[in-house]
Amino acid sequence: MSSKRIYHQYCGLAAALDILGERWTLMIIRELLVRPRRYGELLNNLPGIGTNLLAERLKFLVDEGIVAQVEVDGSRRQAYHLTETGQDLRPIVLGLARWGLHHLEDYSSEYSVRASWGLLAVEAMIDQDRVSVDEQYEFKIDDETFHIDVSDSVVHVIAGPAATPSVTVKTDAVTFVQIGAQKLSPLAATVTGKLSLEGDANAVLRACALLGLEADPLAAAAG
Amino acid sequence: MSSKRIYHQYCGLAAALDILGERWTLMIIRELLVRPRRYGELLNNLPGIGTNLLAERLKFLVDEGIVAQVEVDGSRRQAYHLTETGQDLRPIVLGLARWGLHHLEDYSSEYSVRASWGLLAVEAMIDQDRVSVDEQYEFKIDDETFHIDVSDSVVHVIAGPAATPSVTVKTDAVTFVQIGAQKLSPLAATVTGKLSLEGDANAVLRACALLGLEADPLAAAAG
DNA sequence: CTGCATCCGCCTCGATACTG
DNA sequence: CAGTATCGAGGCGGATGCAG
Repeated sequence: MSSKRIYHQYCGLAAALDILGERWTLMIIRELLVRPRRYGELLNNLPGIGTNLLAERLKFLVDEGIVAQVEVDGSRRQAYHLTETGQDLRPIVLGLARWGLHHLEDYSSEYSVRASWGLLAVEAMIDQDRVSVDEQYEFKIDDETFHIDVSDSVVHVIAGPAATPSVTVKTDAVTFVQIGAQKLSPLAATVTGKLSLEGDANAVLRACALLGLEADPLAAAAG
Repeated sequence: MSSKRIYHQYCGLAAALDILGERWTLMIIRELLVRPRRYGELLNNLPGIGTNLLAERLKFLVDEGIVAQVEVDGSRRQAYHLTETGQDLRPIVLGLARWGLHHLEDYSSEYSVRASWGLLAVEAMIDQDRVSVDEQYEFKIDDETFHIDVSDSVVHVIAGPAATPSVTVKTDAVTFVQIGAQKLSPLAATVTGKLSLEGDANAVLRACALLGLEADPLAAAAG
């Protein structure tokens, strides 16, 4: 009956995978790391998942104390969000995403892409050891706007526009992920008109360095 | 046909899970993070895996460049070991193991345990920000011996005995994991004879602090 | 005996239909 | 919009077979 498939090993990794290891589970958590989501949003951002599976996974994650439901501002609509325990998974999911970026194949139309994944891609790419001056870099990826804030040598990725951005990056989601996966250089994307960079040239170089990208001088000059 | 179940998303996490997300895959990698393993060792340390699945997973991981086969010293016996790309997964697997340790249930006999998992548990528990003096702590868990080496404020976990250990810990695998999961305090394990601590009392306290354990004065006094 | 391959029953998964 | 119910397809687990 309720014989869920678990590993039966007294080991931290086995315990983690007993909770997170099934198909779609970490993808759901990825979605909730960006922001709280409604059921329909999750369905839309996870093409291929069965509606029953999504409901079952959410119920399980709520039982495990990783996800909770909240009322959305007065209406009776509900949304799912990560508890503190769930937020603890952020560095793990970002680590997996960074590792996986290097294994992405060339883009083809059979892939689906969402702009909001760019936010997590940026977080995954950031090299905390390469912080230089305090400033902000704004990203407009399709309809999503967010920014990197460097203050007192601490880096944060924050939803919404920046107050005083040194650089503003504008592109589409596919181009952005291709750059993150090193399939496309910022220079190549700029000259083909897929990417626009506005702001101080040196700030562009610092942003590239922070994200581990080729600090291409020509890409900066194009801004 | 060869329609492997993948996510079809242009995203780093999806790419990572397309490779690592299937059942048993990360458990195999955990085994290879401890040391290179022969096929039979893997079968023995992964109770419940089908022999066909293990063979299939290994073949896939070799194709992906994460695992490679090596000749074991002259004999024609082969062993599997992680490539550099595979070793890059160490912080991720350790992060999952650390997260999962907090979700372990009480031990029961239906769990299997292996002493070698203690080595990874130690690595997962280490808090790099709590390094104090340079010294070595030796662990003898069942038939496995390894040690933590702190040199110039850098921590390494190394197989085999320590040259000059400040502390020697001796216990069984179940007790060790229970302590790591905070189900059992070092003190309680010591007074019941499950754990023996030899060495300088203050070094024991430093070792506990490094591993994020209650620095229990009585446990140190019992050494 | 080790290192796999083959076969088969079962359970998870994915798609569609259906309900409040 | 937010799920629940149902059912075919395929991944998984265990037993068995077989070659070096």
